[in-house]
Amino acid sequence: MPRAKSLGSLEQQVLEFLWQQGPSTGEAVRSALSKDRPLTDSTIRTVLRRLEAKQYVNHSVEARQFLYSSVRQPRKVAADAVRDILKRFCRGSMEELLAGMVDHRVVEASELRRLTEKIEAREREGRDK
Amino acid sequence: MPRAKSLGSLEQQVLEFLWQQGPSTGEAVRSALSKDRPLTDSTIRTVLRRLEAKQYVNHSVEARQFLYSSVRQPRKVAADAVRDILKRFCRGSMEELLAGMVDHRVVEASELRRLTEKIEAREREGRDK
DNA sequence: CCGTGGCGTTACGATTGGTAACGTTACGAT
DNA sequence: ATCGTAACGTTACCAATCGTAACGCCACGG
Repeated sequence: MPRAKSLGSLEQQVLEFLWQQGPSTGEAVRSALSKDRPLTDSTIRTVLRRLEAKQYVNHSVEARQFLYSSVRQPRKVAADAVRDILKRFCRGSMEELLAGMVDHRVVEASELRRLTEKIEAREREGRDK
Repeated sequence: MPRAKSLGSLEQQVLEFLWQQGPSTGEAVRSALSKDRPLTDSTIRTVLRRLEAKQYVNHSVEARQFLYSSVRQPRKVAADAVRDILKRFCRGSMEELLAGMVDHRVVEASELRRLTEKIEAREREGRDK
């Protein structure tokens, strides 16, 4: 299980961009993120390489250019992060985690129930299709 | 809302100790964590001070010694962490998060449902006691 | 009055992340 | 064949964070 390396803020932004836009060249990423602050292509490419080293993205060569694509989808990253929280702060107890989420108003119990049912239904549907 | 500073591994261990043992002196923490590797009191006290700066613990003076206590309980820390994940990777959508957790086997849908019901029941109970 | 327990200050090395200059390479136009 | 240039890799620098700890100060008990 590849350790879930953490992300810096720029890395995060780049990843988000890839999630939203799909496979992109470094230049596409750069021009998009440069709306806020100026960023050189070098910077972006370094970040992309680091993301690749961390196994968040990979690249193919298209028309003599690198095309970067995210490897882990956001759901997967989120799920892994939750797993980590579970282990670190809840002694692995999902009940503990959910209870804490309700206690601290991350989500309401009723909402949690509604979503859970929805997901269960969808799962059933998918299985006996 | 006070930024949720991240924790290093030793900081984490110290915090866990305080959660398990309740208010403790630096020396108590040191001797406990020294089971694995040797740690000087200075090291532990630095970590405790940093945890205090990060608002994870506070201290009182008891019998001329500092007694450190965790301020945020694990549930709260976990809840805040989930909030962060939600924002970073799920565009704030709890449904997205739960779906990802099920997809990636962090928890089974049926289990999720069971726990949710348990929590809802407990909540009802607490309210109209 | 002084040693010592208990605390704060300061620091150092490793790692990480934002940022970017510079070097290299290979294709297309001249 | 030559050369500019687009696109990439290498290397680096700085700031922040964290594990680790030496050292120095101070107040109380003997």
